[in-house]
Amino acid sequence: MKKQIEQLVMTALQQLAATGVIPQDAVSRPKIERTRDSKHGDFATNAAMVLAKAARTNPRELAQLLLDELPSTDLLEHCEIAAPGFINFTLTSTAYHRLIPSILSLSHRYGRSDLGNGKRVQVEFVSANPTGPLHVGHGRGAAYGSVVADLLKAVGFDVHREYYVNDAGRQMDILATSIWLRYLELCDETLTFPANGYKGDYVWDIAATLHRDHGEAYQQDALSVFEGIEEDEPDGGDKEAHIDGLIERAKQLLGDNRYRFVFELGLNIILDDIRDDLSLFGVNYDEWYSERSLTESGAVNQAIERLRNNNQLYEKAGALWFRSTDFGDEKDRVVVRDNGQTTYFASDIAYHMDKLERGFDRVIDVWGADHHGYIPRVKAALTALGDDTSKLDVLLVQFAILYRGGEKLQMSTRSGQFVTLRELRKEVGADAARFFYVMRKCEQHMDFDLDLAKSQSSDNPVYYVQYAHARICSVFQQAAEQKIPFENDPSAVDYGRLSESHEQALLTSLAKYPETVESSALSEEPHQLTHYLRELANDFHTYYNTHKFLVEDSALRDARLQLILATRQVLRNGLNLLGVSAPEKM
RNA sequence: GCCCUCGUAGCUCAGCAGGAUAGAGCAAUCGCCUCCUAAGCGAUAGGUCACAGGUUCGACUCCUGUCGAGGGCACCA
Repeated sequence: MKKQIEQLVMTALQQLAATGVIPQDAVSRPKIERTRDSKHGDFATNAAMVLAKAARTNPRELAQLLLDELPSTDLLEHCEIAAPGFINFTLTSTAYHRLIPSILSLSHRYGRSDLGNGKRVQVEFVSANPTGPLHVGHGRGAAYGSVVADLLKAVGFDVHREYYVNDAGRQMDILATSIWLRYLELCDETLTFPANGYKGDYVWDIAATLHRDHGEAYQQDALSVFEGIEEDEPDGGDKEAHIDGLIERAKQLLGDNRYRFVFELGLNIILDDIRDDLSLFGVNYDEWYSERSLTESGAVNQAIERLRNNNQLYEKAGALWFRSTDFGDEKDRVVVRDNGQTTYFASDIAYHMDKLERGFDRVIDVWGADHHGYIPRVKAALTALGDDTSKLDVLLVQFAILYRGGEKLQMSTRSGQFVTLRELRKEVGADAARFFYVMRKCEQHMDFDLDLAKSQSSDNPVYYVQYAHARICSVFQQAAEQKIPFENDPSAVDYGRLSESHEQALLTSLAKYPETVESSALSEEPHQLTHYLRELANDFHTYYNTHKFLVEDSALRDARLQLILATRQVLRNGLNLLGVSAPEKM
């Protein structure tokens, strides 16, 4: 509907430009807004106010000229000029009545568009290190990323979802070593577990698997493992050096093959768990991209060579540095360490280079807010390589701060003290968790009150919206049970019977759906959709409480039933975009 | 110290590229089920949009500064 008004105003503007009232270059897509107050009609535009200066006239006069050029249409009941120069448009009731059969025939396609024109967009999200199960902090990125991807797809983009698997690097070595040490304990070795090791129960589980399947084949004397290793932190040593020493010792005592086996075992078990977890959360990927594959394919070295050829690298203190300060970063960054290992940053350069080379028109990274310092250096690298950084958008998701019993919870994968996404899902359900996560702007710090989310009370708006859907289903259930007939063809119904203000309110909300989806998608703000659905559900509940649908008057009954069928369709479409189910019964 | 994000009702948050009297939900008070699911609806009350300047026809929205909250500033990933 908004689109249609926009077209009309655009035509009028072009007319004005053609007759020289306003300069040709002042013509642009007019801003059409929903009015806040129904006294001002359905839509309003400030076009006359914006263009008054260029036209060397006052806004009200220009508004009148614009109205004179407006093409005739049966959409508009009337148009009027208000206060400082707004033009208010009031739609005809037939414009609204046409909406119902239109929604019902479009069905699940209502709200979708081809705005994106099939442009290829990659959305990378979650990408948590496979060193432990996902926790509730990752949940927000998962819900947000997948909904953004769905929204973009709904408005016509060709979306590719990707998870970047950090399957190389020191953190993974720490995990492998942690598993091995727990395994040694299962072999009845006595040892003090390193302060910096992964202490979660899942490490015991993986160790137990190793022990069950391979007996003592990986056993070593604990004394020989710890002999000569630097002291751990509480004992006056350095915990980082301690764990690094243990990693080296593990590699040395187990040998390449056996070490690799433990490493892979941990990686695969955890990655499977993450995959399973996300899939049960309704989050699926087109691709799981391995960091290690970048090293193995030579892509990392290639990226470094490209930087070297562009004269962006220099050596200092045995390490190879990238001049990121030349491109706005705070300081230069190491790409190859003095021990010859490439850094995580080097992989990331290669990864982003690869993303752009794969031909995406747009690349979206959804990162935790703690990575924000990382953006300038990635963009710096891409600029240095001569790539187009405007194709890259980084969306930062703030952490969810967890509360339980009014108290803040601290989380750390390392210490094993965390609430997993799996636990959250089991306690509050995937529907509530997803809706809850996506209800807030991503850059907004979020308080996630576990007790509240678990309470399953009406505080949680997901139930409110789902309930509206279930209620509509129930009405048709009743109609069937009581054998109440109704017209099945939406275009054969007289919508002139819908004269109640509640019905008009509902129709207006239904008309807003495509605008909401478009706006949510283009601004990457799923919360707009959750707020919309809440309002739509509210319109329905109000209507439900005031008027009966299964009335004696069959023409009125038909009109009302088609209206709530259309409402059900929109509720379904919206919930579906959020990855939340639309139950028929509650 | 520098850099991000945020600061709107008692609490949790909206406010759509600045636009017409600041909006919801919880919580509070008061009403509504012989009637399609009360996981619902209605009503009342509650705000100097952190503070101070600036930009203009007009600022919660843009700019600057101050104060406050969270996060980030590794040869970690």
